Order: sequence, then structure tokens, then C-alpha cells
Amino acid sequence: MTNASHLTDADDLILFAEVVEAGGFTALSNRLDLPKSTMSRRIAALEAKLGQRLLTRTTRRLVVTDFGERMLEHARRLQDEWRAASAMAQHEQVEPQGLLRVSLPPDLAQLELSSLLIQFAARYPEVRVELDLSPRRVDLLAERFDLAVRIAGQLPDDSTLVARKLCDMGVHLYASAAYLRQFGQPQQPSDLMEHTCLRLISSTGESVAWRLHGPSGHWEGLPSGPMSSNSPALQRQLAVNGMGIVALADVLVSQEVSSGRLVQVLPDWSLPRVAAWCVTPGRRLLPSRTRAFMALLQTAMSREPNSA
Amino acid sequence: MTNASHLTDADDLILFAEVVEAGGFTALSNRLDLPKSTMSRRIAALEAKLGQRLLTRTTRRLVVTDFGERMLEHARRLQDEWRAASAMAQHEQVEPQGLLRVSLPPDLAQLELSSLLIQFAARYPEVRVELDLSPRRVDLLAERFDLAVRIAGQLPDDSTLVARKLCDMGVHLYASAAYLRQFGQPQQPSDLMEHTCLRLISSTGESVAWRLHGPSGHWEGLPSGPMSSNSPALQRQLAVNGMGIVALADVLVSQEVSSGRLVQVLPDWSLPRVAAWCVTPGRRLLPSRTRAFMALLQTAMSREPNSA
DNA sequence: TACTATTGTTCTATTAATGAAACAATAAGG
DNA sequence: CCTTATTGTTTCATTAATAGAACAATAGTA
Repeated sequence: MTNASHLTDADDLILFAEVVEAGGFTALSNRLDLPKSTMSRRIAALEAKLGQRLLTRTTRRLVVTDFGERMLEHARRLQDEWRAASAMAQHEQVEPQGLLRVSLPPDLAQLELSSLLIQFAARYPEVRVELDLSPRRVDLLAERFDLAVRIAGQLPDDSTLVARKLCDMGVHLYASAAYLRQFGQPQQPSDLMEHTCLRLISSTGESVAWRLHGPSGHWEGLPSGPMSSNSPALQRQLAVNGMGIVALADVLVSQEVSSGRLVQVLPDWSLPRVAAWCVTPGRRLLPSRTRAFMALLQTAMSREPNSA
Repeated sequence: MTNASHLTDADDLILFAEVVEAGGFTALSNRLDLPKSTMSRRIAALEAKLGQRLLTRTTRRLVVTDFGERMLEHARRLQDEWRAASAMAQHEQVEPQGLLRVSLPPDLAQLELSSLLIQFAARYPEVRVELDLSPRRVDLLAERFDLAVRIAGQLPDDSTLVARKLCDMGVHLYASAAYLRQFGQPQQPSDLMEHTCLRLISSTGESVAWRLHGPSGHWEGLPSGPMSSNSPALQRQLAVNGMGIVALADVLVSQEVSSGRLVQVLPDWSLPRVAAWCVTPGRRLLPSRTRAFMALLQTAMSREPNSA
């Protein structure tokens, strides 16, 4: 590959415009805090490339050549355009813009997200938000998502994606008072095998075993039941209606517990905590709208679900 | 002075536009014969400076971010403007433009310059020519002259100015036949002291001695006469009218000699040859109009006055 | 499913650009 | 007229950018 130095010399043309604007190399040097030697050299190089002089240097004053005068028109337009681009980039840092595509698990929307969204829309009027509620693990890059929230105990490492923990939640077993009256209160984890349990199907389709941690150690098992789903919200509903015992994040059932529709089963035993993760494509140089949304999400999520 | 690298990054914005236009780093690499690593690095640096990504790199395809899309508008305008400037510079090399200011000694205009000028005007329609005929040594830089022609035996060195020899001319003594009939034909240089001679006043005001070179060696003297001037043309006219003996370049009196109005005096003796010099401010990066005019001048001057 | 071709990124010796000071040149001031 | 202050240019040690090759990752293909 041959040496072509730099492809364009728009930078030097703009420099030329600035030199003329300032009225000399030294004046610009003072204004921009850049050595005058650099400008002298770069203007000279530009002239060599263009094949004609732009300035006639009479030691005390710079005079623009008439070729320079014609070139100056272009140089000024380049300068203006660059300033506009520069201003735009700076504006976007302050005032997020564009289309923010967010993928959320449907259950999360059950939480108090609407107030967050209203707040966001009011604060950032130049951002349009597209919320995609789906239980699937979307491909952030292929589908141009800016951000996805995922609920999981631990997130598989993805080299290109970056995950930040928003909050984590305690998980316990719940059932309706009616169910417990009918089938009895389990006294220890192994009793669960005799009960009707509602298991969660992970996004990969596997059944997930229940790992309980309590005062007398661990217990792991795969309790059975006639029904399983990938929707915690549906499981909650089934449990409320007396279908069986379910493992759910505490924050998802706080209303049901306080109203008595659900009661905790084996309250001394808890399942592994799950976390809400915010996943983005890459760590650095995220769009400002993504950063803004993440900031709001972080405060909302860390405030709301108090760890059990 | 702090390191500010380069002031603007218009070059990188244009590079961004070119990458998008080509459809990827490798495509542009092939098109421009530049290593793709450079582009990758420079686009990354630009993104860092702007604070957001312009392209999402999915290994096989580049997708423009919506921020990139907005930036692309500016980038394309910068690209267009640069191309226009570049084309203009290239055009000027082919088709000279602008105002060409030329300083000429009035005597030179006596030579066949008009045909040269008509030729020049026809060949370079986009150049306006300003001819300043004056015997003084103009300040090329201060008065924005592109070119000056000067007649002199040897030109004083000027650090900033550059002189090129156009042609040089033999100088001999001339007088009218009537004068020689009346006062006699000089047989040797020393006879000149008894004659009426017309001396040239140099631009610095000093009287210049006559240095004659002939078959029997050198002779130097300051012949006297009642009249001197700084105009060779006037001297010629005075000589024709029988005023006295004059030292003139042969080419200036070729018509008078062939018509018999002037005859050579001491034909074996010649004065130091004088040259026509073309003086420009600086050697390199002259405006194309200057180069064009010089080329024409060179051919015209070298063709016309055959060295004596 | 494994292979291949092609993409963008990273690494590092080499090359080019930079910046502070010395330099040369010239208007202005006394 | 001489001195001074300020201009743009040149110089050279230092710093940054570059080019080429190895690398990592993925879409297409058999």
C-alpha cells in the first residue's frame, strides 16, 4: 500500500479559513493555544498540494492571494459545516435524540414502569421510545435494540454485549391460603414433592430445578405439577386461584401478600436470588438516549424492589 | 502549549461518509488503496470525540447508527464541499484564472509584445491582465505584481524574488549617417571622448560608464554629451535625429539600421550584453497564470531577438 | 455441523507530524 | 538612523499516526 498520508485535506482548508479569520498565524496561535509552527507548516503543505499559494507572507502581514480568495469561499463553507456537525454532536450529548428501542420481559411491565416511562418521555421530548415486550432473548445487534432488560440469576457471558445489574430480588415459595388449607402446610423442603408445584420454563426450554437454602442447609429437587409456563405473571395468577405452590420474586407478589391472597410457604427457605439485568450492545459510546434511559431505570429499580 | 492533536476532524467526517458510501472498511480499502486498519482506528477515534458510535459493526456488515445517520448529512456536505474545492484547484492548474499584474519597462512594449498579449488573451480567457509600464523597479510583493520584466546586465540578488533570464541582447554604438558625415566616424574607442554621446541613466540615478570590448582589448570611459535619459526609446529617437552617438541593444534599432536611419559606430567594439529578466515573487507555487505568461514570454523573447 | 472466505480489530516496528526554541526579516518607535 | 518588538520560518528531539500482518469473529456453503 502506498503512502497517501491523509486522504482529504479539509482540515487544512478549515485551518486556512481560521488563519484568515484571525488575521495571521500568531493571532490564531494565541486564540487557539496552538504553536504557530504547525500552522505555517500545514498551510505550506496545503499550498503544495493545491499547487498554488494561498497567502503571500510579507513578514508583518498576511495577504490572501486571489487564488486564496476563491479557495476561501470553499474553506468557509467547510468551516461552517464542521461547526454545525460539531454543535449537533454536542447537542445530542445534552439532549438525547432518536429512536430508543427497548426490549423488556413482559413481567417487568407489571411493575411500576409506566410512571418511569411517562417521566422519561417528559424529560426527553426528542426521543421516541419503542418498547418490545417479549419473553425471548432478542438479538440486540441484529434487531437494533439499544437496551434490553433481562431477569435471570446469572447472565451468560456474551463477548459483545455488556450487562449491568439493576437490582436483585429475593425469591420465595408462595401459595394461596385456600390451597394450604386443603393440602397442608409443608414443614420441610422434601414435603414439596407431595405437592402440586408450578415450575418456570426457562427461555431455553429446560425445566429448572428448585434449589432451596434454609436454616438447616440446602435442598434441591424437581417438584412436579400439571402445569408450567414461561410467565411469572401467569404463575402468580394460577397460585392465587389455588392451583399450587409457586416460586416467585417477592416484589412480584407484594400486593397479593399484603392483601392475603398469597402466603409464604416455608418462609425460612429461599431460592437463589434473581437479578434484573440491563443489557446493552457494548459498554462505551452508548447513545445518550440509552444512557439517559439506563440512569432512570437504575434509580427506579433500585428504589422500588427492596431486597427481601 | 497543550496537545490538541488536530483542531478539526472534518477529514474524519469525510472518511466516515466515504466508508458508508463504499459500504465497509474493506471495500473502501480496495477502492482507495489504503489500509483498513487506519480507517477503523480513525472512525473509532472520531466516535470517541463525538461521544457516540456512528456505525454498529456486525462483523460482516456495517450498519449506520441513527446518530450516524444524522451525522452523515453533515459529512456528505463536507465531502461535496471538499470535492468542489479540490476540483477548483485542479481546474486552475489547467485553466489559469484571476488577475495577472505585470510590470514592464516601457521600452519592451516597443518590441512586438502586442501579438504576444493578444495570443495570451485568446488562449487564457479567464485571466484578466493588468500591464503596468513604468521604468521604476516596482515592489512585487507590496504592489501585488505577479511578474516583472527588467532589462539589466546583471540583476542584484534579492532573497525573496527570483529572476529568470528571458534572453540576452548584444549592445553596440549607433549614430545617424548625417551625424557621422558632420563629425566624422570614430576609428577607435578613445575617439568617443571627442564626440557627443547620449548616456543612459540607471534607475538608481548614477551615470553608467561605457565599457567597450573589441579586437584590441577593453576600453572604458565616460563620454559626455548635453543630454541623458532613462529611456532607451528616447535615446534612439535623438540619435536618429543626429543628436549624437548612443549605446543601444541591437534589437531595439534593427528597423532603423535596415532602413539606414542609424548606422553602427565602431562595429568591431561591443558593450556588455544586457539581458531581459523575468522576476517573480518566489520560485515555487506560482499561480498558473504566471506560469502560463512566463512560458509565452519565454518563447516569444527567445525567438525574436537573435543574439548579435 | 464443520469448513472456508471475508469481515473488522489489535498489535508493533516504522514513518510522519508535532511543538518549543532559535532564527531571519521587517515595520514601528524613539 | 538605529533599536526594539513582532512577524513567519526553520530546526530537531519528542510524540503520535501509520501500514502491514496476525487475530478474532461470523455469514455463507457443502
